[in-house]
Amino acid sequence: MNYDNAIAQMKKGVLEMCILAILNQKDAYPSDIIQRLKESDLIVVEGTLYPLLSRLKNSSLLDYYWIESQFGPPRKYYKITESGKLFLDQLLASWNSFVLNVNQSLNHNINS
Amino acid sequence: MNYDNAIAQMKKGVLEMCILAILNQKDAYPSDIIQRLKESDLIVVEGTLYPLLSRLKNSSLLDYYWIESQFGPPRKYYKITESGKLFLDQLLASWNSFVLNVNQSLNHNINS
DNA sequence: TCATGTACCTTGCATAACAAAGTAGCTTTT
DNA sequence: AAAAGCTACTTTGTTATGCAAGGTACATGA
Repeated sequence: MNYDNAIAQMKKGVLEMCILAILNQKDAYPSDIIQRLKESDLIVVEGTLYPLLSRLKNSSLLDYYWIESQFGPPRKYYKITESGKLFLDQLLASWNSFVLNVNQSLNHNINS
Repeated sequence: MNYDNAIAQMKKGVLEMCILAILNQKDAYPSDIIQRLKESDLIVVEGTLYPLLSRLKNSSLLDYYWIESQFGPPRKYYKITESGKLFLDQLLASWNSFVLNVNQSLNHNINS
């Protein structure tokens, strides 16, 4: 039990929402997505991201297409689908009420 | 992939913080704790709570004592320890920065 | 003594993030 | 044209957390 990985545990289930949100703004390829998450201090490694993208693709929340790069191997660009947008709305609602509920529980019981 | 269990995933790692916060206010026994979490719509079942309390106890973040009830079997009251309070402070800091980071990521990428 | 209610506890499962290792295309260096 | 290096995508095995389901134990009342 150490708090070094508290964030890692808190992340669960929230990453897919962040990724859908990122792709909701514009299409991106995995290394690009990792870079954007880092900008918000939400570190993600490849071994986390790739299976997650596959899950979202298999659930028809994302789609992808290949684009050749001028400086290396081709890139797999992901794009959010219409049902992905609907799903994202649900996740955002869940997230907001969850944060409210946790903060309510904390405020009830912290006041030291 | 359904959003019915989105909350279940988001909970991970946050429950121990909520439980420490509850016990930070006053000692309580498990059924009592479950009741309080329900009041904040953070549903928890016994199979989740008991192992979690044991983990926190084994990590010396909690301690307990028995009190006999007039209306049934004795109750196991849990109490937060000094190191539990320090740990709670760390978790609260992690939680707050995590929420900020997620919301930052969302705001960067939602604006539709 | 049997049913009911309260309280505590255990076992097995599903899942999500991660560490580590691997595959493959393209560029640069020798 | 090899070799080395970079970028990018992918897979495998481990760990942990919450949950469903079932079980144990004690007290009270019919």
